[in-house]
Amino acid sequence: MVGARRCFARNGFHATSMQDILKEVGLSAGAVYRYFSGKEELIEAIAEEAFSVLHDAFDEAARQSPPPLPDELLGYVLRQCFAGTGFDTEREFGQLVLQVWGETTRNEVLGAKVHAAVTMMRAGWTEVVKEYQRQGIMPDDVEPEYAARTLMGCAMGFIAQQALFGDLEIDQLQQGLRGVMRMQVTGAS
Amino acid sequence: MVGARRCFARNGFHATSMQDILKEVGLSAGAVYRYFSGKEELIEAIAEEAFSVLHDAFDEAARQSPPPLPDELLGYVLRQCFAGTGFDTEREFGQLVLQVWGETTRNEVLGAKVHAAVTMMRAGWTEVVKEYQRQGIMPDDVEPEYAARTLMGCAMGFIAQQALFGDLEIDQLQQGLRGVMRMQVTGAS
DNA sequence: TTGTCAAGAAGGAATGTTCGTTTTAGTTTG
DNA sequence: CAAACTAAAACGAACATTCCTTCTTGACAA
Repeated sequence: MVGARRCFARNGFHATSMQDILKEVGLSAGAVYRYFSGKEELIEAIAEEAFSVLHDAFDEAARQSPPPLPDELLGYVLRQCFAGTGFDTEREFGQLVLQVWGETTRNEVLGAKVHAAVTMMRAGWTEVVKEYQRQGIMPDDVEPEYAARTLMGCAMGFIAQQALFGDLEIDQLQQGLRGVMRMQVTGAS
Repeated sequence: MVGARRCFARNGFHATSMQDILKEVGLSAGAVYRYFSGKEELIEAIAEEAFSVLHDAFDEAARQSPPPLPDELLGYVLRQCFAGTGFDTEREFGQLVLQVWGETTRNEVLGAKVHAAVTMMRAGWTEVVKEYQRQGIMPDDVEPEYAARTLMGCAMGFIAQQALFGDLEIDQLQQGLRGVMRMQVTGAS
């Protein structure tokens, strides 16, 4: 399973052959097909595992009370993701997530699950933003859901950058985000 | 070419067969192979086209003087991307970009190009942040490159969300980002 | 202790299919 | 006439999957 993950992260779901995986995990075809009915099932299993790491991290972060400021919140999410479950590197996790997002277009079953999960995640983060507003930290004229999507997008963008380069530290995102949060803009732009 | 793009966006590079493309574009094998030596070349051509839309948008946005505030900057980038070159929908563009990012791991040639391009883009955006600091809009104790990466990540995250759901408006990101920019935080968190 | 046996696990060659690509000969189009 | 294209067949390679064999294990009886 961990070997299949490595293969998929490296080469993508559909450019990875079963033989690639068999070689990586050092098993024969018969052994693998005892546990998975086929490649599609293996893909779904690994995609759902990776996505649930994402899901749990976002959900758990939003449940903190009182909610930490955005920089802490994103730092928490990302650290949780990468600490998740035994990925070799942070980059590998990002690469796999990228594959999962791509697969979402193709696989309707996976797509429905991701859609439902993200809707839930978004609701949690929207509540966080509302709490910011209650505390007077975030201006009231901002639609909470939009701010929530923006913050989630920020985290997603970090994961994408991590996948592409692997040379990005969470502290750097936090510092950058703090900079944006503390900008001296009065009205809007 | 536009047909191949549609196929790749829908099913990914490697789950799309040549036959799929031939059917979509209504050409025979002989016609396509007159212009592309093979599938790999077709993939690279379309990947580079999609990525160059991204690249041009980011670069052009950073060259504006004086630089607009982040919300305007990101709005400009994303509108430029989606207006780019004849994609059917904004979502289709996002899906293709996701595929390109995923392919970057696999294809070293493409990976090197993307890496070089992003390094350039990052430099331009870092200059924008330095200009913010010169104008006293952005606090000085923030490493400009980190803030640049954060903003770029925010745009990348929007594209990813667009690919996954297609139900996101650029104005919403802008409003959300404005909210983050105007948060009432004094020190840090 | 030793031998037996059943069942689960893994091996690995074989299978049929699909894929990317090439080739051929004929057809349209400017 | 020439360039571009079609249609269809054919190719080997690569692929996912199957099927039968072999190995391992643990319970149990002699």
